[in-house]
Formats: sequence, structure tokens, C-alpha cells
Amino acid sequence: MDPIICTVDVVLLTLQDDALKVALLKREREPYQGVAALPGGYIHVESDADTHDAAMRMLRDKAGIVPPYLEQLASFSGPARDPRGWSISIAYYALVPSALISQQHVLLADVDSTLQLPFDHKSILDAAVQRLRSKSQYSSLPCYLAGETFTLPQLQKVYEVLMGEPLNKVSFRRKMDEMDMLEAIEGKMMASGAHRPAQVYRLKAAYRKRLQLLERGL
Amino acid sequence: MDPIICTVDVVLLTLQDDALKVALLKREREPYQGVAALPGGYIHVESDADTHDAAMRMLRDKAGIVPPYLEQLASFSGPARDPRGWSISIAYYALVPSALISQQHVLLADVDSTLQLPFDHKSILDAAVQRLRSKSQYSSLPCYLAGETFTLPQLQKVYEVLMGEPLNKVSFRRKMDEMDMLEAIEGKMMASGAHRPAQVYRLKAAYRKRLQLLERGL
DNA sequence: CCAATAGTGTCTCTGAGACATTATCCC
DNA sequence: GGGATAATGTCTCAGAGACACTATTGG
Repeated sequence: MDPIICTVDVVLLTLQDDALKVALLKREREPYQGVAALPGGYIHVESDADTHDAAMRMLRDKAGIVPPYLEQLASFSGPARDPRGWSISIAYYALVPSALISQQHVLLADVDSTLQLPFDHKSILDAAVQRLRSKSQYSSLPCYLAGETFTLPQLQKVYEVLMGEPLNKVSFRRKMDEMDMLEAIEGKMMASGAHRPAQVYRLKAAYRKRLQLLERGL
Repeated sequence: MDPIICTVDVVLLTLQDDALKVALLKREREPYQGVAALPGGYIHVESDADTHDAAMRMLRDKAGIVPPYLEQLASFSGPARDPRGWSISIAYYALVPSALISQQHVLLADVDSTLQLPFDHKSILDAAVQRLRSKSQYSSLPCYLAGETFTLPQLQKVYEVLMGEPLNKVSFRRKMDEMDMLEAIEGKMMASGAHRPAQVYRLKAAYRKRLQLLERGL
């Protein structure tokens, strides 16, 4: 029985200029050497505790990033997706604030542009974006794109970019309040022009490693 | 590099006696020969088009079932989950009306009982049940457990078993109406005692292979 | 006619959005 | 003070649940 090629690929997503971007790396080896692709590679049986661990390793080694959020997306398989033979890729997606990304290492591309990617990486990317947008509707997932501290108007903008539509300010604040996962940083305000500064918030410690779900969507 | 053991496992779920059950098979080979486990096996590189195809093959060959619904759940990996070595299992879950299951072939166990299962099959089962219950809140997924035709009271009961709580009859019917995916079978009623018989419905053709999602949960 | 369940009409209350008002900054 | 955005109060309308009532069967 031919061995199956087992790899892990990571869709690293961030927000830049009010748009959702994916981090791509030029491939160091064949196949598709030099082509921009999702960070990925072989599983290391000797050192990886599981595929999640392998995904963390790839982000650390190839992009220098320890993501605040990393979740398994799905696996992609078949004889044709990799020219080397029958393969399985366990795909993950990671969310990071853009401040964590050094653009020396990676290339950021708009997820909605008509990207050409090798293998079935376009399908993987599309699945990741769909998952993120879907979960954004009823969870605190977008907070991982917003950085450690943020104002409510900034967070609302993050949600709006992900959902692709403007949100009602009063309702948005009611929902954030209902989720009860943010804490105001006493006395810390953020000014951005000739107007009232906004209160700065952060995730409560209990929610920094865990999603908060909403009953009825955002 | 040691090859990675690649398998597919399927969580086959059905309703019986108003309870959610999982289909188990006695394992034919080592490891855990003779122990009840999730249907599963090696991927066949020569004949399987992908892991979904492999899952279908296992249900067909081992349980004689062609499921109306089969979805990838997640993959499970690591050095310890299989005594043979570092392994990956791509897990799927399938929904079938209990009428399709011949109990000669399989064993049905209550998913909420404290089952002992080999490998990490208990984790896989738990993940499948959680996914099913979660999706039941806002989709037509439970219809695949109800059989080809059913009455609204029957379908409501299916939803109630999955959600673990009684539902409001008026709201439930409003939602089913709003989803617009059922069609009454003209003149066909189902009587079940000394009372008014219920209208029999089926899924509209367009929804037999595709889920219908709700904006605001059921 | 009675018991039992199917199916529907309608009231109420919660909650989301729209709108308006106040607060607080820089110029 | 004026302009801009932050933050909050409040009105309205839609939708979900509660309740009640009608419909239709077997006994």
C-alpha cells in the first residue's frame, strides 16, 4: 500500500486597512517552488504531539508567530490535490492582530481577490473565510483579530468588516454587554481626532483562551 | 520518516425509542479485536477518491447502509490514540432513519450512556453528538433522522430529543413554514390512535441533499 | 359524547433597530 | 462655540412563546 502524504496547512488571517487578509509564503521547495502558498508542511512524527501542535510549529518556524487563536478547519484529501500522490492535508486557521505579523516574512493578500494558489489552497482558504464569517455572527471570535486592547468602535468595525455590513451601534453594544466578556481599562481612553475619546477595553482573562457564544446571533 | 497510519472512522447516528443512538461494530481484527467500536478502517489509496468516499465505502461494506447525510466532523491525531503508532483518523458523522439499520449487523448504544470505546472513539462520538445538537438548533439537519415521510408532531419530537427540551408547537410550525422546505403529501394522513390524524410531509426535492439554515435559531 | 391529539388564531412580552440626545474631545 | 465622534436613553415594530380554541379521529 502506497503511503499517504500527510501535511498540515494553515490559513493565517488578519485585518489590515479594514480588509481581511491571508498570509502567504513563497514555497521553498518543489512542488510549486517559489509560488506563494499557505504555510504548511509535513507532520513530524518524532516531535509533533498532534496536528494542532504541527500547525503551531509551522506558524512559529515559518512566520515567527504564536497565534492567539488556532482552530482545526477540516481535512482535504484525494489523489489529485498534490502532484506527489494521494495526500491528506489537515487544515487549520489562525487569527492574529496585524501588529503580530512582520511583513518581511509573509505576503498579505486580500481574501476576496481572485487569488491563484497552488494545490487546493484556494478551496482551503475559502472554507476558512466562510467558517470565520459564520462564527463571527454569534461569537466573540473577531476579538482575536482586534489585538489585546481596543475601543468599542474599533471592535464594531472589526465585526462589520467580517460580516460585510454595517451594524447598529446600540444593538452591538447591548450584545457586547450581554456577553459580559469585556472589561474597561479604568481611565484609559483612546483619542483619534477632534472629538470625544473612546474607552479602551480588553477581554476578561477568562475569555482570552475561550470563545463566548451568543444565543441569538449578533 | 515513519509512515502515518491514516484511517477513517464514522459516527453513525440514529433515533430509536426517542433517544439518540450510535451504531457500533465488533472489530474484526487487532487491535481491540472483538471490541465494539465505531465503524472505520484504512483509506484505500487505489480505490477511494477521497476520505468522504472512504467513509461511504465503510458504511456500505460494514453496515450495509447508504446514508442520506454524511459530513466530515474533524480529524484526530497523535502518537498515543492507536497502539500501532502515530495515527490520523478523519472522522465523519452520518445520520440515518432507524428503519435503514439492520440490527443484525450493528449494535445500537445510547450516546448519553457511559460507553467504553477503544482508541479515542469516545471523544469522536462526543464531538459528533455535540456537532449534531448544535446544528439542530438552526438547521434542517434533524430531518435526516426522521425518514422519508413524517408528520409535523413526529418531526417536532425529533427536534425535541436532539435539543433535550420541549418546543413550543406554534413557534416550531412557524419555523418549519418559514424554512419552506416541506411539502404536504396531498390526502395522506397518519392516524395513531383515537384522535385526529396528522398530515404527512416530506422534504421538497431541493432540500433532500442540502441543509436549510435559519437566521435566528429554531 | 368523551378523550386525545392535530392544527390554528391571537395576545403579550422580549428584544433588535431607529432615532434622538447628551458627553467630551480638538480646533 | 463648532464640529466630530463616543456613549446612552427611548420609541417602535417584529418575532417568539403562551394560551385558547377549533378540528377530527376512535371508542
